[in-house]
Amino acid sequence: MADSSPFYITTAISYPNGVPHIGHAYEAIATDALARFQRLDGRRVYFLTGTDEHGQKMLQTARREGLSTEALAERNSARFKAMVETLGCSNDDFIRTSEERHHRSSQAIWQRMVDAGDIYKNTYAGWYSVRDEAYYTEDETEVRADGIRYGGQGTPVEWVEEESYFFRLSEYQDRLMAHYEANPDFIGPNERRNEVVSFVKRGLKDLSVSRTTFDWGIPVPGDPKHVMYVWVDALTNYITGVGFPDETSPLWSFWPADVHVIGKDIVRFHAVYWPAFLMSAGIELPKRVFAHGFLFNRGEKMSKSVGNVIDPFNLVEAYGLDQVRYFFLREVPFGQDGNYSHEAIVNRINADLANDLGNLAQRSLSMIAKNAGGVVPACGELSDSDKAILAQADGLYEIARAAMAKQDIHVALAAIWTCVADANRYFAGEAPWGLKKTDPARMETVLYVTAEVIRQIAILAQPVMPASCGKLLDQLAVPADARLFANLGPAGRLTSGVALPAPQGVFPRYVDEVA
RNA sequence: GGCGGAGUAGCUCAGUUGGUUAGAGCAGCGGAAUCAUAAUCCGCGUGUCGGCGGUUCAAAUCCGUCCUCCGCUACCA
Repeated sequence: MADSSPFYITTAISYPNGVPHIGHAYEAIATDALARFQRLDGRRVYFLTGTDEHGQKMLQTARREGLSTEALAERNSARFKAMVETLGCSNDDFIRTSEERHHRSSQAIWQRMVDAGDIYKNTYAGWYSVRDEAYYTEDETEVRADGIRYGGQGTPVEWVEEESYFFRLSEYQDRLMAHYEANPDFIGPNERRNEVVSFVKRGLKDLSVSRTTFDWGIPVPGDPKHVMYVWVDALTNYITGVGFPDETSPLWSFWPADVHVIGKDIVRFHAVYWPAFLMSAGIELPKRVFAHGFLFNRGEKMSKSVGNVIDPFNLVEAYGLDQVRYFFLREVPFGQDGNYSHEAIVNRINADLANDLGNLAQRSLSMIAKNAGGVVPACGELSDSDKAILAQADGLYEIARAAMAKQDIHVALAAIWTCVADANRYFAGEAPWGLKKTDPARMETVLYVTAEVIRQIAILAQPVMPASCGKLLDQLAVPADARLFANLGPAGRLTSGVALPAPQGVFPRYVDEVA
């Protein structure tokens, strides 16, 4: 039953031509929760995140700021790394595409694609959008009233005519389709899969994969006038991170990745180009690509001009790390777009964390402290209601596990919080405070059962709220080595008589400062 | 234009092999209780299940059509 096989999970690497925003934070938090879950479940986990530092946009931003590209990359990458740390992410590595190891890896995969006969040189002429890092055909563009030509995404394009290497993407249409067919879970959620399939079905054109107009990138092997198209280089980070091209590296056992967590805007790169590159290079394909949605501030897309850009550092500062992590993962169905607002965050913090879970812990633990000698209470014979709530808690693991395997983080949390609510109902129904005088043994049993349910909830919620759940488990005197999922269920029941520390609130209410 | 998703209580959403009075959470109102972070528990919803039409003994759930929103994609110019 215990599965200790490797589990490799990645975020997309962030493009550091600006500072981190809530979207980056969201992806990092969600991926971290998925990684932690598997770790607690006994898997050997490798979790990679990082920054994607090449490309023309970086060059332009650097010029505008009067910095070298290296200096800009250095400065901003550090911000992303700091964000990941601030968010409590458990990533095993933080990769930067400007690193030497990554240059080596990218050149190696390039060479493999050359050897496979999938790279050829030609002249490219077309409309190029720097902002989108994409070419458009003439009819995909339009000249607007301002006299500027815009591409399909509404960004300015310029005419580019250059020698370029091409990747024979057109040769991969059938193999990609066959792969989607044979691996229905390759792309999630389903809507995204449909989009990719219908895109590929329409036919694929060869992809321009090098540039000669600037040099901030990875040189093409044997033709250093060219640097690789930034996406070739960026996608390759996923294998660089586990040792490629050294396939004897111990890390290489993590490949293929179990899941690439990405935003829905870059599905095509991950679900079409990336697998095609890998097929060409003779490397196994990742098992799954999962695209999350976008976050909106009160229903509005964040933008600098609207002035509603939220800094992840400020968010953590204002509400607390675990609170922020819980909010985003519980409030937004993972894979769909979501909304956030001060009111929504406060509501979740107070309703779910302070009132439901925090108070459940506090009310039961303080009764234990005052009426059960401050040790794990004795557990007498179990009543039907005791058995029911214990069974519910014991069943949580399978539910959460099934949900997390599909990245349905919100489903796992919903199940756990249903149990929290039922535990409160159980506690109120059994009214241990009333048993204090009439039947102290029964009171102890009720307190024991409640504490045991909290133990399991705290263990299961660790991936989302590592620090807070750790504190909760401290309060239950659960040893550090007994906090794995293997300790869930009857096997790990609390031991009566174990001394408990004085109860202390773990989830404070959030109270607005009175204006 | 094509394809896909969505449109269900004030808010966020669940709910399709069609079948008892359409559900949950949050918010709101009333009550109970007092172990607890004024937290908890119980009770309270006359919702055209986007509109119209159809199939059926029976439709939120199937079919047709229309409207709105979102995504992917194409084309015209």
